[in-house]
Amino acid sequence: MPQTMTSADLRTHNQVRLLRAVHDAAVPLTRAEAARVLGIGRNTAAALVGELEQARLLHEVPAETGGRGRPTTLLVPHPEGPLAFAVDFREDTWTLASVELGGAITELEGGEHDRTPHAFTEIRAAIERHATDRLAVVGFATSGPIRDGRRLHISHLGWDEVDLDVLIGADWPETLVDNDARLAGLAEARRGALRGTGTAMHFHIDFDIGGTLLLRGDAQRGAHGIAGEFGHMPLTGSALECMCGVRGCWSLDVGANALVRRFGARPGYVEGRDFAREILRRAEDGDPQAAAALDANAAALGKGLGALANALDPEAISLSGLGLDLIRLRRDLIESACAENLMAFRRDAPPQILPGTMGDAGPLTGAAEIAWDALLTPDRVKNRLQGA
Amino acid sequence: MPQTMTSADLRTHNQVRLLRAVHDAAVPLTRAEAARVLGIGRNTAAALVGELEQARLLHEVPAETGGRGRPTTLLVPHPEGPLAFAVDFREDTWTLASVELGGAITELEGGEHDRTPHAFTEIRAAIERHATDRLAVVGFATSGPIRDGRRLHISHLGWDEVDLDVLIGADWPETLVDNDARLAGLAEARRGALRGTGTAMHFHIDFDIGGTLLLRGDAQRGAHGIAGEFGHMPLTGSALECMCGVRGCWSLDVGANALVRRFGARPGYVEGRDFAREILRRAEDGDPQAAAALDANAAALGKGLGALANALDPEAISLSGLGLDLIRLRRDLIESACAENLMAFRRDAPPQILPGTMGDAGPLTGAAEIAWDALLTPDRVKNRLQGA
DNA sequence: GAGTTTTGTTCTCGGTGAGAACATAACAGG
DNA sequence: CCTGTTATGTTCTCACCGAGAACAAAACTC
Repeated sequence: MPQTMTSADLRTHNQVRLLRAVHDAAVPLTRAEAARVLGIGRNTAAALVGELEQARLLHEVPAETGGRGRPTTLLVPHPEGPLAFAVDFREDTWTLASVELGGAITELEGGEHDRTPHAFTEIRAAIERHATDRLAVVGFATSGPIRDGRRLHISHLGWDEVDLDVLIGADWPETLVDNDARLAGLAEARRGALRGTGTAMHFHIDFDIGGTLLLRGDAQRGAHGIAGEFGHMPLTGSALECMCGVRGCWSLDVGANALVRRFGARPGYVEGRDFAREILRRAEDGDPQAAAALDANAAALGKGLGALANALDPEAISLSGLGLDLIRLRRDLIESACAENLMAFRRDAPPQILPGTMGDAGPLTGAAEIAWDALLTPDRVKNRLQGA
Repeated sequence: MPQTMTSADLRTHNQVRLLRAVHDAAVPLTRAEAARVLGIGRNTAAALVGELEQARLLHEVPAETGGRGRPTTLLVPHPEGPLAFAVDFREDTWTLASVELGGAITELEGGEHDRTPHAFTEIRAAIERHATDRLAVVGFATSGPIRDGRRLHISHLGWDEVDLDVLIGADWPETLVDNDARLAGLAEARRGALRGTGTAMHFHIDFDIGGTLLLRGDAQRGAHGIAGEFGHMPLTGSALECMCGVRGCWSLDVGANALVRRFGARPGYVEGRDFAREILRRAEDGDPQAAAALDANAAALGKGLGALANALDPEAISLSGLGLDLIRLRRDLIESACAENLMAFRRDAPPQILPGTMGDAGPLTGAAEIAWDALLTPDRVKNRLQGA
């Protein structure tokens, strides 16, 4: 049975709600606003905030006075409060950032890596360089799925079920790992195009398609943490065999590989990605062969989205990576292909197809979110309050 | 912001947890067990139960003494407590039942109907006949999707977006409606094969395939309440056009229609269903043509399940309707087709494919669950406590 | 029949948020 | 410049809640 509730837990519960409101707010909240939002009295709000200030979780600064009424204070992250670090580990680069309550990101360091697990040692060293006693949790975005929270698979790097318990050993700070596509979706749901949605989906289109189902702002992980491989459903009737071991995957018709294959080139790493960008450029310039490849790509994307909408009924779908280009260049085609594959009775309310607004920062932002999710729990907050 | 919490709400919160524990328990709980399960003291449990007894929500009866220790009491539904009615509205029959806290079902009445919306009037009359002041909420299972909680679409009956606000007017008791496939899945998750799962799926296979994604025992509804049309994803590469208006739906290869089509017959209502059963019988008797049709059906089922498992990573998948027969007759074929379409790296942990255990009672049981979900909310319970 | 075990009951206590009353600091208008 | 208005902060009382300890009660065991 979850969530035991004693009258003391109540305080913590409301303090977590308060911190969550501050963290999620688009603009800083005043203390009075926070009280209204939470539905608590001004007196209670004062007490809650007071304790949180003691615990160095919140800081009050005078709010510039806007209209009538006694001036109030703005609730901001405490200057000595806990920080989350976020890591975006890509196929050949990494980025380390520090993120405070509310989501403000400060990039700390980044670099290239040698595409071996040694990269984790480098990152660990970078974390060490920047860590202070304020560092509380690290969120880590990888470019491959993680099974059972432990086995990392990055096919483009040839990493086959690498053991994360080895790469991220006991000497690391507490670290939460998830894959980039899911975290990018989480970022859109929390701070981007999908903000406020109940049921939504996000897809990151690169060599293939990864994504996530987002319910009430939470990314779904599945039983083994490897939900989201939508690109490996046979949604477009391809007859090709996929690297994943299945025939006919959606990803064979959408993404960089699909664009490149159209030109008879063998889909490869890096060059493949650059070539795909080149094809998009040529299509923009009117090259008919490139345009045809782009059309096919967009149509296959829309077709798959329609199929998924039938099954999961999202109110909105956001895209990142090549998806941004596809929306920019072929929105109509995507939408018409989507509509064509929607069950007829739902065509008058198709899912919105939105460009993601997080840009390249999606995985990093999502990593920060899971780190802060871990900090904004009753247990953590209670411990921190007692420690003060 | 949800769930305001005052110290008075705390009492209600814990009482709801207590009622939920009683409702969800497989066997009746004693008061002492309930205290342990909820993590509260015996004194608190006594107080909570006492008030709930006053409110006629729980009743205490002496527990037969099992071992040492002072005898305790069993927590059972109050004999004058609220009841949920559950309706299973099928294509040509309906069933009305009464369901008490804990889920015990008493069938009240049933009958055939004329396949027009007039059926709702009949059902309304039956509810009227059996209603007492104990009736609190009606849960209603339909055989078609409901859009935006209001527009009911049952293609086999030719009902095209019938307005539920008209069929279930203000003179009805509070009524919650959802479709049968989703409710059958909910029933499996709460009281059947999927009990205790975190991520699971259920599919009901009849003429086509409807289903639901179940997360922590809750069925997902989507943005417009029409999630679950997994049968209308192009998972098996069919080239046929589907009644839904899309080409290539999974349902064209799995279910009664698919079986019948194999024999050159035109998929129709009733006869089609009977014919499908006949084909299964013949396949069991060794008819090679029937066996081939069954094989194709099972393989297509497995293929789709594999694709969905890639995307959603369920730990278990339960089936009802024809799915039960398919598991019984061709489990190996389903599982091998599923494995073949699982990404290679996840083949060592395929989703369990389970026969649903609710039998025909799935939709009715699920309807009872949504009705009781509505009753076991803080607001309801608080009102009831204050009323007493 | 005495000891053990489990649960029920009673009482006190610290903690929690609500609510009312009052204080305070800005602005607006004459 | 002064007064009234408005929104917020502050203080105090109060009802309520669950924890915990101490004790009572009812079964079983040996």
